Amino acid sequence: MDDDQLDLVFHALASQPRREILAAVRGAPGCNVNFISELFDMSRIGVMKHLAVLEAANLIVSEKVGRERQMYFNPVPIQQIHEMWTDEFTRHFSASLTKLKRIIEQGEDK
Amino acid sequence: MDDDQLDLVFHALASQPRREILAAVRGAPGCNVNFISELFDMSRIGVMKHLAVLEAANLIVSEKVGRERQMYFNPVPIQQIHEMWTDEFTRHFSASLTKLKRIIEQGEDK
DNA sequence: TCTATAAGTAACCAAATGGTTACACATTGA
DNA sequence: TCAATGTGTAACCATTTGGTTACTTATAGA
Repeated sequence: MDDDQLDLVFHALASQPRREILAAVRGAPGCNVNFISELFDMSRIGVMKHLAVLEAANLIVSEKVGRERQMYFNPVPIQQIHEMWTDEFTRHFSASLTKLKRIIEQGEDK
Repeated sequence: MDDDQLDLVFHALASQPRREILAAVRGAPGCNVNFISELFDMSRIGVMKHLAVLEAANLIVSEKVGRERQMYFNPVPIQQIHEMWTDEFTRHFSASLTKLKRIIEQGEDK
């Protein structure tokens, strides 16, 4: 996941309405734009703009079926960030262990 | 972590320069504003604005020591989101298991 | 004490964001 | 075929964002 994609994903998640829209899509796989917009106190176009942000971030994927746009939650970006952070915490923990060993060894040298 | 805080954290992370500034602070605990701003091709005030965003999101904490502002990385918000996502993946996995059990039981009923 | 250094504040400005309404186009189903 | 339904585009606008320069205040050290 490159930096541009990270920008898009974090930005998409940086708005409560958008997180709620994402949750709604996740809870109703294959739902359409109207279904989602009825859940929110916002114009349909407003909702569509949020959906566009989520889709640009690859957090949802959609498919035109006739006159409907069916939308699906895509778990991958969040999972990738989660793994990235998991790796980072692990690495940081290892670095702390290495530091601790060094301190202990210095203690034994004296 | 409430929704306002989530907004702040994700927004703070939604900019490559800001992620790089955060990494720089993390790599140099106790560093000052000038140290950070020398690392970037941006005015000091520009960097300060980014630092303010990171601090509002609680991703860094700082402390005025004389004329210096010493800054530290705060790992907590990212860890909290990481846990939140871990919980969610686990719950989702459990829900999938429950669903799978139900399908199997229906298969046995027939 | 005075100069250098570190940070803070204010103002400015272009671009981006996040909403709105109005209108248009495409598909569905009676 | 035509009305209903679903979506898309365009335009608008207020606010926010992300940078800049100019100036000020506070602290450190010679």
